[in-house]
Amino acid sequence: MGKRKITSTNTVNRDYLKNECGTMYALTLLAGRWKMTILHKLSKKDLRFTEFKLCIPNISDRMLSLHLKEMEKDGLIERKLYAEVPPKVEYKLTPSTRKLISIWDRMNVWGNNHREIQENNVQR
Amino acid sequence: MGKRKITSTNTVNRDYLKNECGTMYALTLLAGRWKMTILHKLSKKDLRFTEFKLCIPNISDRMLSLHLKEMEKDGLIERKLYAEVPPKVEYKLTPSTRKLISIWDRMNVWGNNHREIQENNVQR
DNA sequence: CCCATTTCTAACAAAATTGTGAGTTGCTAA
DNA sequence: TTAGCAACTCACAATTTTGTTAGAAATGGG
Repeated sequence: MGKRKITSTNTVNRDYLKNECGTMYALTLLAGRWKMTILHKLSKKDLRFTEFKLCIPNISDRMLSLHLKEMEKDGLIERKLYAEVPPKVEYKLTPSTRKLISIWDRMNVWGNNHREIQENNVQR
Repeated sequence: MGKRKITSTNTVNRDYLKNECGTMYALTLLAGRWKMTILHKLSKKDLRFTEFKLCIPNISDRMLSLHLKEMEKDGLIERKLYAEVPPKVEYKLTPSTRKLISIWDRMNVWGNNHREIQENNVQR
């Protein structure tokens, strides 16, 4: 997400839903093409900007940068800058975000299961 | 989502991610402004088209219709048409979707917790 | 015949997200 | 002095999602 027009019906609706309940709030933070992937990679290991680009082949500089910035603002990840040249920046999960992982495990099981059901239905 | 240009980088990336893991697949199905709300309402009670419009005040006919159609295709809900005039249609969750609800409970707890952390940070 | 009801659809417009390609900064090693 | 690296940023374009307004179809009641 870039800039939003805060008076648009679209944004008004989004904000309304975001405040409705915790689930919607969470999903709002996680929406964004590469955010889940970024978090997934970070759950294995802290990563630098260029490392992300290597392990997420199709992501562009711009999207990576945008997403990282938003996720930092949203308290999902932390940014650590080392005083080196050339610059070194490392990203890591926040403690709160680590707690999401066990939930994802269940979501993963559900997703794979549902996908199988869907594929069987389509074949008929 | 309406029609997609299947050759666009955007769609190629999306499809790639959708096949990556169950979590991403699940989130792809649930993305869409009102989908979670629709499912949440259905978790309480089966609903007709006009009933949705009453309990989700800001939703437009078009978005409701689009979402319902996609969710049916995705196996998230079922559509039951009664042979009456004027027409009567009832929507309900599929058994698979019901299993999501306990996961949402945890997501809800996480979301509310995370929101609190965030609000405290902003106040500093 | 005219109207009301219910479940949508169609055409169009606005806004948001995602992608592309090039450029920036600051230092250091050759 | 030129090149190179790491981590971005910028302007612009393409694509996708969301919203608005006006209907359509089928049928029973008055």
